[in-house]
Order: sequence, then C-alpha cells, then structure tokens
Amino acid sequence: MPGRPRQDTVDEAILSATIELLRSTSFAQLSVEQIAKKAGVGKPAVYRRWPSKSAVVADALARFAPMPQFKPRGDPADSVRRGLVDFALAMLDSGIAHVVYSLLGEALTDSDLAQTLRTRYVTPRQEVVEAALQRCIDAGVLPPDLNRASAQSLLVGPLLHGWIVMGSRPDKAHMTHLVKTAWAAIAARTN
Amino acid sequence: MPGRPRQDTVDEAILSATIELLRSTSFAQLSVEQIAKKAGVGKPAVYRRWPSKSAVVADALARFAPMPQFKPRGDPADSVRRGLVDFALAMLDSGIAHVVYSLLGEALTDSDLAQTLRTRYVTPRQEVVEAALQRCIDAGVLPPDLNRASAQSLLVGPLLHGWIVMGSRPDKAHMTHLVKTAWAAIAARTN
Amino acid sequence: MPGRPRQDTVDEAILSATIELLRSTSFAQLSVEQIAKKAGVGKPAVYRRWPSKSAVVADALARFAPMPQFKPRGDPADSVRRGLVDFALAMLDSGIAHVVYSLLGEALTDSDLAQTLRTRYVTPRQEVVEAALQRCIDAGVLPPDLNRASAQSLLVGPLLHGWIVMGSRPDKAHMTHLVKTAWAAIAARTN
Amino acid sequence: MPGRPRQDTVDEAILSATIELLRSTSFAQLSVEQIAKKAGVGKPAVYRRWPSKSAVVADALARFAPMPQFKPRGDPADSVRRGLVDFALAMLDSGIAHVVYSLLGEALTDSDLAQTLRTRYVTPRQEVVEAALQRCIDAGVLPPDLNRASAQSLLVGPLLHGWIVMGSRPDKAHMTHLVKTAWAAIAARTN
DNA sequence: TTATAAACGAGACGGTACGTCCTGTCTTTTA
DNA sequence: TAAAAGACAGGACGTACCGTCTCGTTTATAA
Repeated sequence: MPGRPRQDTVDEAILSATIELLRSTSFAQLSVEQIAKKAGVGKPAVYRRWPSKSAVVADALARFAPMPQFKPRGDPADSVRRGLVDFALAMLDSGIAHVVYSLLGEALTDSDLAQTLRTRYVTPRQEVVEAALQRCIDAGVLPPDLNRASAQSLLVGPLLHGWIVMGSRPDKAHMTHLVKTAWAAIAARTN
Repeated sequence: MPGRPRQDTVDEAILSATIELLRSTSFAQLSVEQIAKKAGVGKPAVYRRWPSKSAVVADALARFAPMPQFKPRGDPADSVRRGLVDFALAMLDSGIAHVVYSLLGEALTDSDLAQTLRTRYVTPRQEVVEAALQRCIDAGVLPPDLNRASAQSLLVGPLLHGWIVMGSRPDKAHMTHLVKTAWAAIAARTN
Repeated sequence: MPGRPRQDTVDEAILSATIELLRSTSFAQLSVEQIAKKAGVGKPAVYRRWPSKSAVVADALARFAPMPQFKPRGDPADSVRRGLVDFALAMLDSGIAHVVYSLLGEALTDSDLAQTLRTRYVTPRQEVVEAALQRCIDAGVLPPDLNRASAQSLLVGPLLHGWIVMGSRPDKAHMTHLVKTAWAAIAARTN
Repeated sequence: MPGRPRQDTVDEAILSATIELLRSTSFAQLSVEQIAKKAGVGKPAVYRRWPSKSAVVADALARFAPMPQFKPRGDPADSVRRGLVDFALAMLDSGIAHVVYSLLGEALTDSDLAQTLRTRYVTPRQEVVEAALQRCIDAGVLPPDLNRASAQSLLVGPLLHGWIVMGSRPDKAHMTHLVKTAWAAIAARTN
C-alpha cells in the first residue's frame, strides 16, 4: 500500500502534550489547538488520528495514566490492599485524576467515547484487579463465589470518593483504612 | 435605592432550562447561549447572576438534583440503607448524574467552582447522611467513635462506581447488596 | 427593532483595510483574516456584514475606486475625452485596478457577486459616462441615434487593454490618442 | 541518466483536468488538489511541473484557449474583422474567458506569472493579429505607419468589454459592428 | 408624579477555538 | 529515479460561543 506512513513520533508527541497540558488545565478548558501547538504539529495531524478532543484525551489516559500493580508473591490479600492504595496515590500524584471524572461524565452522553474509554482505560485496569482477586480466591482468602463486580466497586469506589467530593487529598493511612474495612466486608460473606 | 429589581422568574427559567438541556447534553457541549435561548432570556441576564457556565450548572444541580431522604422512624440502619439506595436510583433517573462527575472534575482545577459546589451541592447532602448516621449511633447500631468521613465514602462510593465505569445501569437489588455489605463492614469494627 | 445596532465605524474600518491590503496583494492572496486583523475587528464582524471575501472587496471598490468625472462646461466632446483619460489614469494610480479584473472574472461564475458588482460598481460609473455622452448628443457633436453600449465599449475598452495584457503602464499621451481615435469613429457614423 | 522518465500523458491529464474544472469554477475557487484528483495524479506530480496554481492555469490557457485565425486569402481587411469576431465568440464558447480576466488581475502583482502568461498566452495571439494587420498594410488597406499596439487595443479592447462588465453575452452582429467601427477609425488616419 | 436607575430581550462587539480544506513539501512503496 | 499515494506543518476557511458592551424598553423605587 503506497503513500507516506504516519509517524509514530507524532502520535507520541500529541499524547504527551495532552497529558502535560491536563496537569494544569481542566478538560473543558483544554483545546485541540493548544495540544497541536505544544506537540509541534498541525491541527489536521490530530484530527487524522482522533475524531475529537475527547478521543485524544481518552487515549492519552490509556497511555499514560497509572496502572494498578500487585505483587504476585507474599500474602495475596495484602498484595491487593497495598496495590489498590498505591494505585490511588499514583492517580493523585499524576495530576490527571480530575480528567478521569470529567471524561467519564462526558462518556455518559457519548457512546463512542464510552466505548474507547472502556476498552482502552477502564477494562485493562479492571482486569489487573480481577486477576489479583482471583489469586486471593485460589489461595482461599476470598470466597470462591465472590461477585467480582461488587468486590471491585466496594474496594475501589470509596478510595477517591472523599477526595473528589471534598477536594482534600487523603493520606495513605486513611486509604489503607478504607481498603481494609471494605476487604473485611467482602472476605466475610458470600458475595 | 431605585432601579428595577431582578425578577425571580428569570432565575428560575435559567436553572430549569439548564437542567433540561443537561438531560441530553454533556457538560462540555452545553453553552450559555443555549441556556439563555431556551430560557427566553438575554445572555447578560445569565452573566448578571453567575460568573460562568460552571457556576450556573452548579446552582442548577443544587436546586434540582435529588436529595437523600431517610425515614426517621423504624429501624435506623434500614432507614440509612434504603435511603442511600433510593438516592442513587433517583440520581440515575434524574438524567443528570453525569454532570456531577464532569463538574467535580472541573472543580479540581477551579477553586471558585469547588467552593460553590461544596457549599451548595455536596455539603447539604452529606449533612443529611451524617444526621441519619448519627441516629444510628444514638440507637447503638453503629459504634460511637465512627469515622464519619470514612463511613460515607464506604457507603456512597461503591453505589455508582460500577455505573460510571461500565455504563450499565445497576439494579436496585445490586445496590442493596452493595450498601448492605459496606454497612456490615462499618458496623462491625471501630472506625 | 431591538439589539445593539451595528457601528458604522466598523464598516468603514473593514473597507479601508481591504483597499489598503489590495494595493499590495492580489485578490486570490487576500484573506478575510488579514482584513479583520488590519481593521482591528473580529472575523465575525466581517461575516455579519458580507457573505464572502468577494462581497467585501466588491463593496470596497464601490466605496473607494475612482469615479469618472466630466466637466459640464466647455466643449462637451473634449470633456468626455479628458474625463475618460483622467479616469483611466486614476485607476492606475489607485493601485487597485488589478482587483477589478480578478473580481470581474470571479463574477462570471458567481451571480450574487455579479449582481453586487454591477449595482454598486459598474452601473454608477456607466451612468456618469452615459450622462456625459448625452450632453454631447444634445450639443449635436454625437449622432442622436448613438448606440450607448457600443460607444462605451469603444471608448473605454481600449484604454486599459494594453496595460492589462502587456503590463506596461500607458502614458497620458497614448491614452489620449486611443480615446480620440475611438471618438472619431463613433462621431463619424450612425451607431 | 537512470530512472523512470516522466510521462507526457501526465502533463496532458493535468492540463485537461484544469481546463475542465475551470469551465464551472472560478480561478479563486479552483485548487491544485481538485486538479490532481480529477487528473488521477498525485499533487507532487503537479508541483514537479509547475510552481503554483497560477502557472498551471496559465499553461492550460496557452494550450487550450482559442487562437485567432485569419484567412490569408481574399479581402485582408475582412479577414481581420471576421477573424477577431470569431476569436471573441470562440472565447465565449470555450467557457474559460473568465479565467483570463482573473489571471491577468493576478499577474499584475506576480511578475513570474505575468512573464509566463505573456510568453505563452498573450504574445502568440498578438503575433497572429500583428501578422494579419501587416498583410493589410502590405495590401495598402491600412496606413504603413500604423501604431500596432494602438490598433490592437482599439480592435480587441471593445469586443468583450460589454460582456465582462454587464454579463450579457454579445451577439455576432454587435461584435461585427464594434470591430467595423474601430476598423474605420484606424484605417482613416495615421496612427 | 416625576426622575433615576437598574434589569430586561436583543444582538453587535473583539476574540478564541472549532473542525475542514488546501498549500507546498517530504517520505514511503511500486514500477 | 519518477510514479501514486498520502502524511506532514501550517494557514485560512466560515461557524459557534465566549464574556462584554450598547441599545431601546420596562419597572420599581426615591425625590
């Protein structure tokens, strides 16, 4: 197939510029023009790759947002609890957690965006958590009939809830407390 | 002091138009011009009352978004659990829950908005939940040293978490399950 | 009629900027963005008044291009001949004669532009010439059954023909020669 | 020298496509991209051959625009007059006369274009007319000291003047009248 | 009762950004 | 090495909104 192929460096430059800008800008205030300028790229180079600002941002998150990590060795319950707390802290430190909320809000009235966001951002992270939970089940520290979706909501939902609604950054101790409490609940009963 | 006083009907028309539009539009796509047009009002009438689109939307949420309601009689624990589930369902039915996420995301880089949103939207709702939890403490079904912030995060955080990340509307049974599990956790131990 | 009225100063600024730019730019290279910037005006202020670049330029010509002038006293034939030569020289000196050709070319595939250009630019100038010719007929120096359209073509057509095709600026003597020769032809016979 | 040679068919395709498009498009609206697409050719193939849109169009005119033709036999004056009228009619019928005006307008602020246009379009046509006039001088029907430039302006200038400024297509009779009147003037006196 | 002054709907203002199209150049594969 | 194909940086297009500023009108005090 003839024609000049797209340069991967351009993709990279656009996504990097996007993440960089989002550290100091809200999603609504971010503009494609800023992105293109910061990336040293023409606007059409952006639109050739993504159909909208939302899509660029979704991809930038997929590419650069933190991924939960769980140590496969040692106490599996502890691995999950520590991994989730570290993930939440990494989100806070990344400076882009606010974008996730804006974008999830947008996605609820834009099914294309929702599709992208789930495939590229949400699902990969859920799968990592799922695998960690499975190790706990295999080790017998979680019940075999655990409802995975519920468990994820109960463990992850509370972590950034206080931060997003109150704006005060939670400390590690508080997060550890939250995840331990939730863990006790899901470990105690059949889900 | 002379001069024509502001008409309350204009405030009302603007906020109603805003909520109406938000049922079918994302926050980013909503414009003040649309709001003014739909409200049958000039743009200056909007800017005379609020400094920005965000501020209008924050006020519209404060005015029209569901408020948690708890029956003061009967089993206090059941009152809290039922009240929270009903609140979450009301948010889903209102068609504006997505705006809350977008707006909370915006608020993290806009302290004026954050201030408004907390004062007018978040805090009033937290206080209602707080009072309901206090009734449980008074009745002895929750420990007296309960950490209120943690408890709210653990109870509320999971409820819409699955919906926002997966886009599938949770049913009442699932929500009831979530809130019961979380409740068991906070009731069981000292927080 | 409600609403803030348009400012005449904005019209003026846009047309002046247009003429100014056209002295050193071809019609094809001129951009609405340049015009707006030079006029200290937003692009929408231009598009609120005219539907296209062509329309702005047509109006600018109508407003600022030279108008033929004929002395009503003295020898009427001499008045016409001198007036036409002076008009041609004024067009050359104005630095915008080239635009007339580009625009007439555009008008042939754009009937809206053609309409504007004729109403606002061509016809007013033809009428002035027509009146001067009529004075000659009244004075008996031109035949009463003169074909006006032919006469105008024969007198005006040759004047800038050499300039436009060869690019060399004709001098006054040459133009005087052309108009005198053409005059002899139309005065000699019934048209 | 090695390598693939240029295909003459490409030149041909580009110029044909240009002329074809110009029958229904103004010069300003024409784009190189359209030309390339219509010619089934890449843009670089165009830019390899011509430096700009203007240059392509100038060459297309040189290649496809009508050329004045004069019968060498019979009455030489009649030959010139008929030839000029037929030429003007051919220009009208070709559907590209409007381009000539736009392009001449552009040429006045673009000396490269002016150069090309004169060498390839204007001069060849003037030379043909010049030769026809010379035959008239040789035959004694025009004065030997005829100013050729003036004569061409007087004969050719009026022909399309009415059409371009009024937009109404002149008929053959009217053109014949114009050229005869002008002819009488230049034949009558020393130029 | 009459100023005065503010709010009203409307809409123009200087701007910014949109998403598209085109420019003229550069880079790839194919022939 | 020229071909087509098409990506590249850049710039202009014409539109939608931004938040501000007149307009002419309406409406309620305060003089």
